[in-house]
Amino acid sequence: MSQVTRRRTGPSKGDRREAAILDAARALFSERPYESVTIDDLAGGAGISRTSFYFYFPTKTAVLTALMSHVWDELAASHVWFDADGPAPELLRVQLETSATLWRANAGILSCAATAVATSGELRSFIGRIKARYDERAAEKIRRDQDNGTATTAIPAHRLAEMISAIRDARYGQLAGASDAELREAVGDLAEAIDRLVYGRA
Amino acid sequence: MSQVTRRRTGPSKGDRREAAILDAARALFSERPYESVTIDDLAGGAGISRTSFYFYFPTKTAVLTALMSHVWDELAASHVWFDADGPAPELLRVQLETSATLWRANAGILSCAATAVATSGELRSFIGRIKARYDERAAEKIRRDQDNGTATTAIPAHRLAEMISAIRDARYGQLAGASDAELREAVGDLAEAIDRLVYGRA
DNA sequence: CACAAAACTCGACACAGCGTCGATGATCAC
DNA sequence: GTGATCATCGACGCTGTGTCGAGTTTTGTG
Repeated sequence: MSQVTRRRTGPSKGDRREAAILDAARALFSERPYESVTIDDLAGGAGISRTSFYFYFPTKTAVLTALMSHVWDELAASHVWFDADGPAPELLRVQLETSATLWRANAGILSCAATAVATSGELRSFIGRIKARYDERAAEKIRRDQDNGTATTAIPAHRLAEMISAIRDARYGQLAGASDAELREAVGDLAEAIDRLVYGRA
Repeated sequence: MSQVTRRRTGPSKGDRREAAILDAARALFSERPYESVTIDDLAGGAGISRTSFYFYFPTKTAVLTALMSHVWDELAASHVWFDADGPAPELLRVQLETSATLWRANAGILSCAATAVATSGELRSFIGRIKARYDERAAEKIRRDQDNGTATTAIPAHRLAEMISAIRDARYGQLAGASDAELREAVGDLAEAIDRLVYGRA
């Protein structure tokens, strides 16, 4: 009990500022297009001057990268279908539904990231790694099912995984502000497309 | 014969300058990332000062839009499959092959355009219209085949058309500097994917 | 071929956003 | 309380964009 009375240090001022910048970024990137948000806006939103921003982050994209990394962690937890064998339609639906919900909740950040990869090599390689890891997990699942004979496709597993990613990105990219019904519709379309691509006609 | 000796006026100086800007742009956009090309580069490449550039085009993206419009005209001529009924695998292959070749030949411009839509509303809406028209043609073909019973998909035709576009963009986006073999591979993968999505297992 | 209108050119200017530097103020550890 | 580290900010310089207006060149027409 010797330490009980001692006030815990808690997060330092700097930590709180950094969090404030991230909060401001989350808000701004959610409601405005990426390029229209300046470093000045970010700093202002966190209650510091533009120059002070540089004490915490080297660039605007570094902030976005931090945000993306958090979103990705959440997303990565939803990949239950990848661990199953065969079509596993219920698990596929679950995976698609949770990821779609996450996508919708973070639509602003994700679309800013899609924009910013064009300009920032740092973010591009970060997202490249994320996607590669995702595609690799999907490809492994497909390869497994090709081996056990459930998957009927002649397309190489990694190409097919890329295709599925492309469809998902395109469809989920329209999810900003979508209703639950629209979300379920997107999930249904995606589930059918994946089933057809990997396992052939139902 | 009265006019024979009279020198034809030909394109005015301004027309030639405009063409020179477009030529310079084609070259620069083909070998450098979009944002790294400045208006100064474009003007310099056409042999005029930066300010004179503005006499011909209001923005950098206006030049890219002009370039894209030309590429699109070529691309639009390759859509033979859309006019056929049923799977028509040979026509599908022809369409995919010509469009893949065109894509590879204009890879620089197309990837610059993909970059620039993020920043330019003008280009975004131009490309939006282009894509919408393409998707509409694809959707009509799918709808026709749903009506005549060859297409088995339950996915709404326009959604399916969007998916096909997404796959095509993703796959052809890797085609810069690809060999003929790689190109054929891409076409094969795409053909199978489309066949599976629309008509079910072969 | 003269000459006015139009087509075209460019230097000077103003501006937005980024990034650096160094001087200064706040905080913490002992 | 004091030295070291943490944090803040104003001043500065840079790059790229876009406008203005004063010039020059080209072109059609009499």
